Amino acid sequence: MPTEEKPVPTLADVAQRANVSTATVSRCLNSPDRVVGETRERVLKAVAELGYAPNFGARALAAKHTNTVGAVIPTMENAVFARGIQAFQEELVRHGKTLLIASSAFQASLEEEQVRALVARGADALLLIGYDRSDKLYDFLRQRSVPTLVAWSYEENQDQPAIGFDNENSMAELARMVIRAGHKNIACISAPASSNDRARARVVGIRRAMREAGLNPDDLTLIETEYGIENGEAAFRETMAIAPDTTVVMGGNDVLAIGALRAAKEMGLRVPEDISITGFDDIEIAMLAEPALTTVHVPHREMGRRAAGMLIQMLNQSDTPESVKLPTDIRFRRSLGPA
Amino acid sequence: MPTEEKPVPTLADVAQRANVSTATVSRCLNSPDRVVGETRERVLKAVAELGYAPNFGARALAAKHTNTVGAVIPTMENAVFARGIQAFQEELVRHGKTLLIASSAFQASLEEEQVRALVARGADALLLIGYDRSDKLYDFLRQRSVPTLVAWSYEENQDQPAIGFDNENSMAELARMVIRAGHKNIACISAPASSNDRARARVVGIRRAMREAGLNPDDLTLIETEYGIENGEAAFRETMAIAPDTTVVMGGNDVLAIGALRAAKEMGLRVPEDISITGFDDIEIAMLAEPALTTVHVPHREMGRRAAGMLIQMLNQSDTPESVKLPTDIRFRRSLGPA
DNA sequence: GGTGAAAATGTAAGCGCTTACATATTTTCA
DNA sequence: TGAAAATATGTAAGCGCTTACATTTTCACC
Repeated sequence: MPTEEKPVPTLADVAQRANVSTATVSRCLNSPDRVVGETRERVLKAVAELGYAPNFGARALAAKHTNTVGAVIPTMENAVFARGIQAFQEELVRHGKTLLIASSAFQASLEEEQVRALVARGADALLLIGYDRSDKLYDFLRQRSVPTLVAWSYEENQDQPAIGFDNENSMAELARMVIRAGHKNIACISAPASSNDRARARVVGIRRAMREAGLNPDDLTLIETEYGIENGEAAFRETMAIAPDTTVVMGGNDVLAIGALRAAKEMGLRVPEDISITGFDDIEIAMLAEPALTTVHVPHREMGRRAAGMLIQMLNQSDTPESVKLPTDIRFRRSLGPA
Repeated sequence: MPTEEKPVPTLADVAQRANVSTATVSRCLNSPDRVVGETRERVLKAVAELGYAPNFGARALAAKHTNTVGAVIPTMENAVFARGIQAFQEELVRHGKTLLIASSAFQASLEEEQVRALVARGADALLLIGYDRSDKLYDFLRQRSVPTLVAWSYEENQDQPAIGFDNENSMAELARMVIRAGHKNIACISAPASSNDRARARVVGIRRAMREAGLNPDDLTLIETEYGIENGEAAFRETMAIAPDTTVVMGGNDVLAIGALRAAKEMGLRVPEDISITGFDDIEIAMLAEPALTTVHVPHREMGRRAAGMLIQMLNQSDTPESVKLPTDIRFRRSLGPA
């Protein structure tokens, strides 16, 4: 709660100084073309001389919107989100909006809390990650009529507008490639699937590819663990303990895969000669790893940028845009070899 | 601008339903102990039944603060900032504040614009990176009495409160170690120094260590380039073209160093046998690189967390806290070898 | 039971802006 | 040249909340 030093000038001060009404000043600021050149200059001059800047609360109260967009993401420490959100924010400022941000640490209850907090803080619209959340929360958003866009996920037949990619198919595609390379004993290290539709879909994708290839999907060795390189390492060790015959470990994301890669090396396993490893996301470390990681490339920046555009459209036209499915592609690198 | 479906309930609606005055409802929400148990329950019941949530603009207007803190960082794609800001945000929510975020892409003019935008959006306080900015902007902040904290930098004799580390000394320390390893032909790939006091200080640190060791600081081969692995690669090639005798390349940050590392490998140079490389920041890829990168470890998370605490203190007590200098330490890894 | 202080609640005045509507001014065109 | 139309500006009513101050209720104590 800042303590005022000098009285901050108000609209009325500007009006008085420029010898016009407050309405004219307001118009000068919000729709300059509605006031004639000479007057406008006089007002703008007064604004500059006084160092006037509109009071946010007053403006929000009167105009019923804040020009602020909120986003709740699991964590910015995940490069995937950092990158997408960065692009999202850049596009937002281009349209005069600012970004209010909160993180859920992958916890549904925290996410709900944050969503409510952002709405209470006047977010005009919201970007949320994935579809998974309670109907109650969706109802709340609808009741407060806050346009909401789901990102990072795309599924047919969902009624939430979304921008994302097809996690299941992308992973199935990669799994097909893995199977084609001769692998039969497949393991997957996944992020916790509960309240994470992306993680879930990726596992489903692997299983589908297995079934298609005549393998038993139930034979998939599945370990769930939280995001983090160390967790990937531990999960890899566990995998090899449970299923020593494993010839390929598919990471649910690059970070987990990199962890697996490290653990493999520490255990004296050669990649890909002794064991293959794949990731998902194609963040920077995927290419930097030794050997470089075969992974699914996802256009995070583009998604962020376009998400901003869609949200702004929802705000302006207040119509629901078509969901968009962004293409992904597989980056084949050294970490995947023949069985 | 959301279009209302049903009229959103207001304080007055709650008051009427609970049969109390609006003042009482307001007190129930903001200082519950000022209203007696029975009344409070009645009010809270009405709040729940109506699904009432306070209007942000009205509250901000009347209370003269928004419980919102702003941060302007260069980019979230830099893991260093992503990590610090994540911790910053987490600590903020613990205190009931939300984070408004903007990015400057390392451009002073853009930063200024964003600072003004955040203030206009009602940020009660601001987190800014480094000291470098115009007096005009500092004046603006002072005039609007927005508490401002500088992060990622710490320098003696600055009057801005800050939390950060001593970039110059940390880098000097690393340079001493480099020199002790026998290196005399030193190159540095730095981020652009203009309007980046951290980059500048790091270079100064190297030069100081050189002087201390009887080397001519002017012999330092210095290349400036923007943040990015590719840029680090290009800069490394340039370095080796300009100064083929170079035995160690000190990166101004890990990302640039990793780029150098890649370029070295591509050029068939062995690290550290043919050339040594060091970084700064100790982000994840530093340890993952092959060979692992010798670098300066910086407690980004702690900085973010404590920055939030300091800002909140400034908001509450409206006193200026002592600046804090966080310790850094050197992580010696394989990328640095004898000359 | 009466008293005064403390506690609980109510009254109502803004906070600084936007905007519908009213009014004044300029432009257009027969 | 004058009336209608278009354009520019002014007036003033809120927007929904907080809070200083006023009023009422409670309660400890004699």
